[in-house]
Amino acid sequence: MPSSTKERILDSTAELFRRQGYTGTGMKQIAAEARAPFGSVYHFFPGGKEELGAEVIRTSGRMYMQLFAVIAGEHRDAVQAVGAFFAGAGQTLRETEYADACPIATVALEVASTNDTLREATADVFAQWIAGATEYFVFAGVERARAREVAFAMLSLLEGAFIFCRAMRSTEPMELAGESAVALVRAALEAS
Amino acid sequence: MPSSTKERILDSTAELFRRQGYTGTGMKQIAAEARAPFGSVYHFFPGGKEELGAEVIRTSGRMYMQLFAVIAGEHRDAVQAVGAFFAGAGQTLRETEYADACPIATVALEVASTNDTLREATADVFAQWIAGATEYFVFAGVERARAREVAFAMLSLLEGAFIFCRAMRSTEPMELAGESAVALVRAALEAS
DNA sequence: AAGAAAATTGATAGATCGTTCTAGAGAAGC
DNA sequence: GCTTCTCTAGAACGATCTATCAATTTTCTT
Repeated sequence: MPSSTKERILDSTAELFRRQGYTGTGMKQIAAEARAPFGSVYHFFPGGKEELGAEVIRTSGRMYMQLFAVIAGEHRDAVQAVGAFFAGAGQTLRETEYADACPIATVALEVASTNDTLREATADVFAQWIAGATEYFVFAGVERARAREVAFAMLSLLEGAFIFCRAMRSTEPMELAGESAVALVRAALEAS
Repeated sequence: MPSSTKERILDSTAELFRRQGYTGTGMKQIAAEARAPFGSVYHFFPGGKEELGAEVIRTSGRMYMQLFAVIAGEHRDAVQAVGAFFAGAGQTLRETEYADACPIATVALEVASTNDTLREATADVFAQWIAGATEYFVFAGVERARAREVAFAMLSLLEGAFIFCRAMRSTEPMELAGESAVALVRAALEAS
């Protein structure tokens, strides 16, 4: 599996975006990190940094949704799945020195008021996450409107906890957010 | 009240950080926005961008905590106060075209893995927010450990909802997060 | 009023940014 | 063999970045 140059560029960019954000990451640094010739970056992404950024956002978003799907498939009920999802997020944070959190949150905040193309890319990803999580809770037996509320709550808790964990270098926020998320899911299931 | 040059620099920097983040904001732009001579920026902040950033983070953090205190003082019980806090956040987002959200979240994510001085500044601010909110819920009658959990949940919901609202250009995430926060506070109060 | 000290200022420096461009290497098709 | 296309490679460009510093203005002291 000799990972193609384009794949290496996408992977490296995704990692650099997570750690340094969009404006904090340079094209030269991307080429160096991916061990790719500088010219190749513009060969594969003629649209430059913006095109590369948009593709990284969308592919990262897809991968993260698959991660939730995998964890959901490993657990019988929604309460356990959500608990495991937060526990996994906390563990990943610890293992990566609080670098690997949400793949696109930093970029999303950076570009929200400065670059409409990239803002739309992040909005599309988020909309898909919400839709996917909503369907999951509907399938688990929660009424649709309530399921959407729980989906937003779960993902908001997750994103917010990422911010606190990375800043404070502690997984306590993620653990407590996980408990709150579990409580909300349980209440929603009992209401139906 | 002829707002001093230093104050204007701090205010303008805070606003630019909210909209563009730390790396996305230049010293030249700060001077221009504050209508301050460029040299004055380095006169008042000899430590350069890092010193200016640290001071902006700490003053913005203080101001945002005061905002919560004001809203808390305007409402009798905690449930109503939390509801009003989220409603106010949503209204501000709409009024500012989704620019004025958390004053330091963008910077916090940007610097978490790249600048330990600024990371510590954001961590200090967050710790004070959590401590303040915890005391508030304790005073409202929630058992201490539970109060800390609710404080983390409320602020995580808020921060996460900010991300979604800004990206999706909608206040729906904030409204739903507010409902979830209210539900969590109500449950905590009933448990005691 | 005069001179010293402090505060303020914008031009400038050196590095790095995203991007463009030309040139060459290697494989596939005719 | 020759052409064509994809990919590699890095030099060069103008703009912009953070930071410095000598010059100027303002304030204070005598």
